[in-house]
Amino acid sequence: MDDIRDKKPITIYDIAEEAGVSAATVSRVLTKNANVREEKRKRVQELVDKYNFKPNALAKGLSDTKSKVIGIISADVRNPFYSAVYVACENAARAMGYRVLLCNSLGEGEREMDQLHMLMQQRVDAIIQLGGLADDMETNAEYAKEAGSIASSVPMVVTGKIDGVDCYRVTIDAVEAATLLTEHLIQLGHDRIALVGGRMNVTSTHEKYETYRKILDKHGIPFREEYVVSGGYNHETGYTGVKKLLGLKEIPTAIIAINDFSAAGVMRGITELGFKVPSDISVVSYDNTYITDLLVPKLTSIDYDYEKFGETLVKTAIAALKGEREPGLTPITPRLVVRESSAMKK
Amino acid sequence: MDDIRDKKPITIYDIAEEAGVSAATVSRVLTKNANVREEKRKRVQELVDKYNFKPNALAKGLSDTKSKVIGIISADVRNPFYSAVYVACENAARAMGYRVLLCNSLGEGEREMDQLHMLMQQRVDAIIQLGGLADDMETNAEYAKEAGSIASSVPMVVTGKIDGVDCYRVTIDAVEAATLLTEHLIQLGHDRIALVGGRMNVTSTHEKYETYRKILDKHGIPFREEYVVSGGYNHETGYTGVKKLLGLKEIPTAIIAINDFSAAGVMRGITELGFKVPSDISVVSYDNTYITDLLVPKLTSIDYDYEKFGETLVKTAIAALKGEREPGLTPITPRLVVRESSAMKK
DNA sequence: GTGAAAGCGCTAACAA
DNA sequence: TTGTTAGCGCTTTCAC
Repeated sequence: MDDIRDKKPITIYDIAEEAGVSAATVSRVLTKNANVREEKRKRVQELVDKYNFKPNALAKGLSDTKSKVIGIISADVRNPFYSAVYVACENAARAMGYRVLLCNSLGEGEREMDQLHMLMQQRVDAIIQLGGLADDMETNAEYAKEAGSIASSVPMVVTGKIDGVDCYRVTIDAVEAATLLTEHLIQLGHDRIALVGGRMNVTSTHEKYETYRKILDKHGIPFREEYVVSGGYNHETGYTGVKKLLGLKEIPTAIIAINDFSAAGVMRGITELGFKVPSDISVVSYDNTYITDLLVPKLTSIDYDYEKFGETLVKTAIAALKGEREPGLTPITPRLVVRESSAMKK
Repeated sequence: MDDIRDKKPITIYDIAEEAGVSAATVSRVLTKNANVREEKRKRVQELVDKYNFKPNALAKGLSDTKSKVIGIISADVRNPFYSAVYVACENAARAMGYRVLLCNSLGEGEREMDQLHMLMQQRVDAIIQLGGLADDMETNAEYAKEAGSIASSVPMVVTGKIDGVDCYRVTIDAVEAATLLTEHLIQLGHDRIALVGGRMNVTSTHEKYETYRKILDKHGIPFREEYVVSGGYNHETGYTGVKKLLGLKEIPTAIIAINDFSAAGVMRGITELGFKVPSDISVVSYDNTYITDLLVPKLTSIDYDYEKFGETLVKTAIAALKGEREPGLTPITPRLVVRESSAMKK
């Protein structure tokens, strides 16, 4: 077809010249926020279409100091929880005329701060941070300092919290989530309920554990230290965790996994040891990713309405950058989705 | 901490003034491509560190017409295949001093072209397209036109092909992949091998099917029309597909699913109908995503070395934008990972 | 080695 | 309504 590269892109001046108007006029028809005589407008528009002209977003951003890009830092999009939130954000942003620049911190704090800087450098209009350092119970001091300084020049929306920094927070109601799951199992007659996975220094995990204790208490069910096996958030965690639980003299009849991944590990462990889900042991978890559908039996899990979650994040970011909203907390309400992995205690 | 927003970012001029040098000099120490008297260099560097100064990437991009951003269009990062490739790309890009702008086309051709334009508008230095329209056997004419015009001004790397456009291609060797799987099963003694999932108008799928026939042929195994159930690429596809297969008078003893998702559906179907994997029926698939580990039994699958895949994509893009490489095909060699879901025919 | 000045492509304030 | 002009923040000749 064409020969390779280097056809340098057409500019607003080229259009202006050919249309016999000034660059400003072209800009006016492009941005639509000023009146232009219909005749000229039409002439310009035709050239724009003819050349399929796309104004240079860098120049535009430089000029009006708005990039129309929202930076997103996610812990890891390979995790279906984050990818679901991310795609929802992208969709919402797109609908509101924004683009999205994604970075994955992959669990490295240093990298995360690095990326905050890169996003600043790219002059994103706002930053949304999914998980990562803002998930910690006690905010890393260095991070708090960085984030504080960044949040003072560009709105920052996090799914967790940053101690000492008054930023925008869109956070899943972990207490409600844990309540739903624990009550669900208790209503099914379970009173030997175990917890698998998650790190206690992560706020949401901690809240889930606390809530679990509280709910047990409320129902007069004794809390057993040995029924709590923390760890990570992956398949392996669930697998090793359940092996430990099933080695107890009195094994649990229901297990709450910290997410769908660890639930998969839990289910594998149960199967390997010759038990059945849910007839012998019920398994439930948080996040309601597509993994719930892949497992046999299908997994009962906690959903967050990802579309809405993403939309809330983006709307908060955009309202913030327009100065229309004060920093503060917007909760995301979870919902229980019952599938095949939880059943009445025999 | 600070009060909200609007602390307008520090510029190269602020640094210059405070250091008592010209902006040009600051630029020189920042870019390192000119000599500056050590004394001044040090003075400037100190200010840069003190203020944690980050040069405006938009201005830089405008000025030298290089954004150092690579645009990536993926079909859907929620699919673990794409997210794995994406993250690998991001890592590789980062290592080479580039950032990455992600878009998801979510299977909509129109949206995909839209995103091509947005990326142009953002003046990305190159575009990597994962899946999507470039996967089709017969390139959509409108897309070919768009892509051709875009590829003439910015290097475009695709994982498929675009008829009539001589672009950069980094493509999985589907023939080899299908060969590995089919031979694997035949070596395990299977001769009733079925295929589930995938659309025939997708190049890689088509190649896999063709190769399957060829390999059967080579081993003198008759091809049976009824053993091929095409469809989509998800869990449902596998589930409905296997139900059909297991309704045949002579059921297959091995099934090749088009990806891990559909394999999950296949395995569910097999389980529900009272058969066992792999003792009754072997199941294998393509992509080797983490899903292979979640299923019971763990899935035998085809891996692509995602790190290398991503790196190849990015290196190709960067070599291309530097004019160091001609358009052409770079194959990605697949590898068989045997797990628990495939076994000798009884 | 270093500063002045032009330019990257666009927007917006100001005149006309 | 429209053109002129002055930036936005950085890089890069071009002189000195």
